Amino acid sequence: MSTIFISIGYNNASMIATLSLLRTRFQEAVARAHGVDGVDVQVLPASNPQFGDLQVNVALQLAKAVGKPPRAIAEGIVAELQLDDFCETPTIAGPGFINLKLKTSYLDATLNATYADTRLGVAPAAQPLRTVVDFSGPNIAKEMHVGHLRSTIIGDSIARIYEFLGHDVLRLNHVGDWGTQFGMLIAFLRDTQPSALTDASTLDIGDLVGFYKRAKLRFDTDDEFKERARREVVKLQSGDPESLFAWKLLCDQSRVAFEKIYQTLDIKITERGESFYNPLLPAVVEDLEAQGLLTESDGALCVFVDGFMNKEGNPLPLIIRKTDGAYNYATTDLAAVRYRINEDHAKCVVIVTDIGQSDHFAQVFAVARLAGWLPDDVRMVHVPFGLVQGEDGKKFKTRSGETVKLSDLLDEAVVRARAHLDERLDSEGREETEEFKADLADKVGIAAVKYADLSVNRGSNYVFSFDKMLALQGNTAPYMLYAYVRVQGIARKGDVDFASLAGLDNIHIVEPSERDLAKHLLELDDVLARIAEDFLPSRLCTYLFELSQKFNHFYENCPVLNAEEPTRTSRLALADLTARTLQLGLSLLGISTVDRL
RNA sequence: GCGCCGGUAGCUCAGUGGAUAGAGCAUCAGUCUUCGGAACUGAGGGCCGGGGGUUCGAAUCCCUCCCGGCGCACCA
Repeated sequence: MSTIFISIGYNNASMIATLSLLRTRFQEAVARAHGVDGVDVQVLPASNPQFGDLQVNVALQLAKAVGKPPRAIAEGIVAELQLDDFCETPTIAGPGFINLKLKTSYLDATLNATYADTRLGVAPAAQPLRTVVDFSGPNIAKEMHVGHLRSTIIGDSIARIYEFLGHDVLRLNHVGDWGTQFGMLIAFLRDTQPSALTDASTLDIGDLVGFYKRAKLRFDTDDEFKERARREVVKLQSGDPESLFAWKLLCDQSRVAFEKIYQTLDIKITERGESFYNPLLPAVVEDLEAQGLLTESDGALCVFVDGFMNKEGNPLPLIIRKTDGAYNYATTDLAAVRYRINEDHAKCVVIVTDIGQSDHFAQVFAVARLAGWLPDDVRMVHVPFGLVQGEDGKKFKTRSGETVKLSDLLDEAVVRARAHLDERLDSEGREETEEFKADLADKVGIAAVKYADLSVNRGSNYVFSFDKMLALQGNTAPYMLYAYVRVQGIARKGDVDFASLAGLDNIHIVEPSERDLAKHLLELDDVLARIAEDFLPSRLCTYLFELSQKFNHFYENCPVLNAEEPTRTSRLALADLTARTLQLGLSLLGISTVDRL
């Protein structure tokens, strides 16, 4: 029992461990008191601080099975409970709730263990999983827009969280670098700049997006051109060297623009586009054929899976090979499923795309399962996010010209952050160097955009608004950065070196606002564990926002530098632990902290 | 028509079958001799889309209807 006070790795420095221990103790008590084994005991945070820290409702759940009034059941359980080592005496309230209050000594011990831990109490995964995170996925010769921001930011955050949890993560950029549009682009390149096909240095297509639009216009209005574009696709897919050369030119050109965005957003990702799977497509078809899963329908090779219907109510096929003999993205996605499992040895594959592709991936996964390519021990998940909508509630149209370019959005964010900063410095009469201001505006602007995107539940649709996305007050990145800066300000003002506080078991909780902050600090591992299950980084945003609120409450109510010892040192450590938690949490969202604002 | 998402405060959104449904923004009223005011405190504002059901208990689960978005055969 006493081991609970001793810091031994990750066994006790976390909320997960506390809850797990409580569940076990309750199960034992229920078994002793009422002879019921293996009850699933839900230990929940108290709905109101007046009820303590945690509540257990198992007595209400057992009423029918045991055949006694809930309060009597609760009394029986409490009489058998052994919680003296970390809880005050449990109380029974209302119809039969058992309310728990953690002992301050337990909170202190757990906090000090967390403070001494570079991982802040978050245990690395017992079984590291080889994990593929497929995100971002821009299209060659098209501009990245706000939809790509969602995939990029959400995917990056998921990858960061999995990496921190100790998993072996492969970040893949499934770039749209293959398909029918390349016939059009290559044909247009031949027409307008033939010299570039033999000498890449003569290439001049200005902005690639304009090039794409001119090619598309020609494609739509010139039948002869259209026919040549079709032939280019065939040549490209069959590996014609000149076509491949032209294709590579276009990809290289696009990559420059993508790289710039990734650098701005601090995204690390390995490009493995659709073209990568091209050589693997025939084998996909052959294997499906060998299993007798292919059906010819209107000249196309299809797989039919139960549960998928078209608008006439007829079975909806997954088209593996088109009537003209070409493959499509379903084939590519099946090849990707196989490759990631067989060659990358992934046990977990996370694909982050817009919600409009949910049916497609459900069908692809179903076919993969049917073909025996997707074993039960591999977790294959589509992580969808809501559509970006215009003010009218309709989907943003890529071709309509109304799309906000991602690069413009990021620029605008930095400009706004700078304007806000200048205004504030002016009102405070502060003088700062241009370097400081420019650097800060960059960081705050990008942080604001990322946070705005990550903080809403990814499933929700998303009405695009510069004002909302670039807001700097309320539940925004600057709010959390400010809480972090306040801690650093304390250190500067008091000339305190936080590193000197390490390993001294300094933290002793006294005030209610300290207690409230402390409990929240211990919940980090529980939050991350849940995100690892449901892939909702917005949970981490909520956690960090609440942490900042609780810290500000503490800051308002508890003087730090002016407090007497040992309270002063205890509060310094608590503030530092808050800052470290904010820093870690924000880093998992891809946001870096600053020491001054 | 079928399928998938969604409907919670004026707006944007949280909410794990539990006690009195919460934040932010906006509005109004306060807090500056105290560690940095991008802060803090308080107020108003809700038939949780409607109706049934399951349950000791439902915003949460089931059924049904209404509204919105998206998808539904060779684009990705």
